[in-house]
Amino acid sequence: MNQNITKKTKQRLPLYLSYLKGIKEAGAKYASSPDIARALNLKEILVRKDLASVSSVSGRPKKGFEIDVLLDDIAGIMMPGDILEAVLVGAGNLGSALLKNEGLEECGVRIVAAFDNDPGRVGEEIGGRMVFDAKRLRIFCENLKIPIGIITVPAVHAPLVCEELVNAGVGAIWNLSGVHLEVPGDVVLREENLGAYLGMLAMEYRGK
Amino acid sequence: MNQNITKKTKQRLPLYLSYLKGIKEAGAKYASSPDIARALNLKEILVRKDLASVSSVSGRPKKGFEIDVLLDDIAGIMMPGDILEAVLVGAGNLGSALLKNEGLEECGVRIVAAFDNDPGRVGEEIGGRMVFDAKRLRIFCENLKIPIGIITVPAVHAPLVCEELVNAGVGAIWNLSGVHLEVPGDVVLREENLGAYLGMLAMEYRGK
DNA sequence: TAGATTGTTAATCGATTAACAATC
DNA sequence: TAGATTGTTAATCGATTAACAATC
Repeated sequence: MNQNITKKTKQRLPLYLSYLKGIKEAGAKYASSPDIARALNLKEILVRKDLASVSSVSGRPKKGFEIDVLLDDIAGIMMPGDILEAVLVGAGNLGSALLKNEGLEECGVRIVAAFDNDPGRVGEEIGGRMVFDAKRLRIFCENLKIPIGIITVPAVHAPLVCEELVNAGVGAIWNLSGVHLEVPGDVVLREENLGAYLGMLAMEYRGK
Repeated sequence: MNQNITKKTKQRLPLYLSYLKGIKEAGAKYASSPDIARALNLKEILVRKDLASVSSVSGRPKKGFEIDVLLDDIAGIMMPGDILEAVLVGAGNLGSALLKNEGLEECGVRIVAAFDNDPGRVGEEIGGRMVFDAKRLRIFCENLKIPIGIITVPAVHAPLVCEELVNAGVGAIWNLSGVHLEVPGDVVLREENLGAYLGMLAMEYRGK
């Protein structure tokens, strides 16, 4: 049934994943579209469509989908095989939160080292990863051919860090500094502006 | 020009706001759709449409929109006067990062207090806000009629905190715990799954 | 003027929803 | 069988993109 999984469907995958894991732990074997829809506040037909595009196996009328298979299919789409290595720059509160967040690895990325320019932080271990002097960032990335850089430094420092990462050959950058960065066309950039996200929630609330 | 501002447009407003404030500080007077689009990674025509529906004044061909006017218009739509008050639950690394992030207030939301169940944190002051005992969360929200709750506790505790917030009458919840939450239909919920976002970046990188 | 940017109308695209026959 | 749930095809809806004349 697989094929053309839309972006929106992909975005709902984590929802399905966490729900399915939950009810599996509770002992369930099958999940039907109406069940899932009810639990997740989605329309039944939407879930049906999503599952049809995601599942490798047809659902069974009257019962629904086998949870184990569905979980495998979803996980397979969310992370294809190998894990990508990443460095994190900026071991402050936000950086530390990510280093300690075990959920990240489930998505196919592993942070292998952190960097900071604060001597007080260098040498520390956070979430099992060492914090190195930011001066060594470039050499480190070059030598280990790190593909992903995560920027959690304060806004003022972000552009410089970004440049450093690009020069070190990193191919994808996740920018959480809240400031907009520019990168060469061949570098993938994803920016999260947490303030803006909170603002969006507020807008939605006000619109009700 | 103002009329039907679509939901999606409204959701992008915080993006525009933060960008415009940034370049205003840098001394800019006008902003054009192509400029904004480039900086925010949006299509130029999309921005043009958004601004046309948002701006009270026509843009000037060749120059663009006067930033001050645009900021006023956007702010006017985003916050009809008041700032929404929020409580933050979970004063760990992620929570602390938000409390210290001054960018949040620009989006029409003010965090007025933090809560935590760790006695070591209770009584501390982070980013100018007090950390209260989580036991007092409900009373606090009820008394002050707090409209927004921010969840930055570990995944395991999130559902309970969510329930508590809903019971306390909070109308909108920003969930950064990484676990999916369920709320009554009249409560607005926005969930950021940072792991999933990083995963999306990885997917995009892999696809290149 | 020439060129960049605007606003508007129409076309396209993608996602959601509806309808319905097929299946266990 | 009767009823619930499936997969698929078509209709609807909303948002984005394209095209282009108007403007400074």
